[in-house]
Amino acid sequence: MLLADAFYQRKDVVKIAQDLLGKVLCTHINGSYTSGMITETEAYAGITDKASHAYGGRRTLRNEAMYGPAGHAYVYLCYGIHHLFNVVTYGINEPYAVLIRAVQPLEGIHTMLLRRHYKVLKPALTAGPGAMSQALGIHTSHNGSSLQSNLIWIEDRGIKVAKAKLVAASRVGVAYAAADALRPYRFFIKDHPYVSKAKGLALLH
DNA sequence: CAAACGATTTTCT
DNA sequence: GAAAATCGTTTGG
Repeated sequence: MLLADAFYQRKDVVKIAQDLLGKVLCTHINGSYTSGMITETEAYAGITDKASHAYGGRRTLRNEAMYGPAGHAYVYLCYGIHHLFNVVTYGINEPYAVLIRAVQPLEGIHTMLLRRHYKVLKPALTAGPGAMSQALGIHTSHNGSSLQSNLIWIEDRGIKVAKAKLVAASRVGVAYAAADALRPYRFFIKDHPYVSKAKGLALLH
């Protein structure tokens, strides 16, 4: 079933990041349907989180979507090449978000292979935030899009991730964030092949 | 207006 | 393992 707005409107973004593991991210873009089970996420916790684009209440044209309603997409370009997809949570003027970092391909695999110029299926197809977005067809033009739309949405298909399989670690690529870089805000499914190779201290489980 | 820099990935050595 | 690719956003002058 489609995840309702209430799922995204909760205040605890860390909990939402954990809950998103095992959910299914679906897109219907340029006439092609693709989907994948979420295997890796990162939480970005509001204006006090130094690693967040909204740290200190910074509000710009780029991150405006983070200040919008929960259950919408925040997509931005990183390193001039990669389109990174986030889910906005909590409430209006509360810039909380969850970065989706990896999925396991489920449907539309042929389309994903074409988009990524791959010939055979391997984990690198969708393991990593930039790679995942490219495979699913997500683009910065989808910034601000509602997740209740028929363009990008997230379903609960009853997949349960066992507690023992849930790993917390530090976030990736946010060394500039000082102490906040060490917070255990990255979550992924233990031993799952479709998880980014990014290094990050495993902090708890 | 100019300059630096990234919530990354790929390729080359 | 190291470095390049690549460009919009942000920041400083």
